[in-house]
Amino acid sequence: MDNLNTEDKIIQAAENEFVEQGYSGARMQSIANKAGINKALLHYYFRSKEKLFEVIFKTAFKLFVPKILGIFEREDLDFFEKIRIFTQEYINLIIKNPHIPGFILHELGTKKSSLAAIIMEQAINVDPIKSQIEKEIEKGTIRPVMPEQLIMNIIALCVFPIVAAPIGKVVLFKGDEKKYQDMIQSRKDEVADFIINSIKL
Amino acid sequence: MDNLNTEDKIIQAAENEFVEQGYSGARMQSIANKAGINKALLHYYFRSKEKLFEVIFKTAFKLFVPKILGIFEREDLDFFEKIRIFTQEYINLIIKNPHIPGFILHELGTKKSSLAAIIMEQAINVDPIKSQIEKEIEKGTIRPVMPEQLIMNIIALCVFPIVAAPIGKVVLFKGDEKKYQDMIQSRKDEVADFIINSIKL
DNA sequence: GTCTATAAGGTGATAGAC
DNA sequence: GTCTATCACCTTATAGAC
Repeated sequence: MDNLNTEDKIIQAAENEFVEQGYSGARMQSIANKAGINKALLHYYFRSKEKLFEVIFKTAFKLFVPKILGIFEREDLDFFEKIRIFTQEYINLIIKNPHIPGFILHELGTKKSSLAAIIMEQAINVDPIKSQIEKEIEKGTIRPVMPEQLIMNIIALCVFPIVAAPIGKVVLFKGDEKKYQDMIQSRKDEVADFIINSIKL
Repeated sequence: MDNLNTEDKIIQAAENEFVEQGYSGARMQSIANKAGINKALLHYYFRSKEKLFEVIFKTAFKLFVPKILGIFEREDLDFFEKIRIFTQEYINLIIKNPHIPGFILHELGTKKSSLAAIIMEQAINVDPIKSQIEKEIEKGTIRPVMPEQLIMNIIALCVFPIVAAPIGKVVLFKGDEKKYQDMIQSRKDEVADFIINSIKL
């Protein structure tokens, strides 16, 4: 953290602050403190809070979304293996960055106008996955299901438990942090089992 | 909206503002404008922004969480019927209040300390549902599954697609609002199908 | 590049008249 | 109960020295 140049120190500090507090809760003073510099320098590197935020948001968004694509293109795996590997790797990614998904969803809900461009820019194309699902249905390996519904189900089962951790912890385990973490860990297998059991013929 | 007394006008305006902007993004001036009154009156009715927020948050939280309990206590329904009715009613509730879940999750993530008390206070007890799941496993009507995982899966499939609407819309339907709404509507059946197909023996 | 100092405007909250 | 006026503080952003 100390052996970074100033720009990287700012970015790291800003990511931390924005993700924890949200855009409107974040404070330039707090970012400066975390980076070990002063406010003026923030504006020297990134002209405004808004600009700095866009850099952070874009990075966070890139990290999370296009990860979907790679695995489903592989031809050495059958459809069920793809689902299993995808859910495992995606849950691992979320565990490593547990506050990013909630951050993205919240900012997209409130500041949506200015962020729409960034989403479009990333241009995730799920058509290959859709047609792959349709092919499996034709082959009779899975039951008929709307591709969009299946994709949504997969993502929901991976992401939601982490976003809802503060409440899930209390409701399901009476606040026991360790039990909740164990539960999240075992979801790496559970989610794939749940999905495959549901669609396999 | 106009035939309400002042206190109710404030509450309605405040819910709108807090849910849309989050706590730190919400402005007392904006709430006053929406309610058609001035700032001073806000403080006359609710001493501070914090107090007003707690009222709104508690109401939102109450609306969403304990809804789980009722249906699973009914003895005239088998387990699969309970799941079907629960998912349908819960998704209906979310469709009617689409911004509440994201609001709760975000505030719980950032302001967690002061809100923990409110969650505890509501004291949702899922033990009856857990033991019901275990009983079904013993009876052999569903495959073995960790009750907490199943409960989490059910909630995730209901809630996530609405919280993630801004991004799901773009990624799954290239921004087509109507197609996304249709997809959400059809989830009232889809989610129950998906779950029951996964666990039924 | 990095700092201190300060501007310019916003924000929650209160005082006091009616 | 409801208003106007105002306080005290905070926040982003910039000016200017080094």
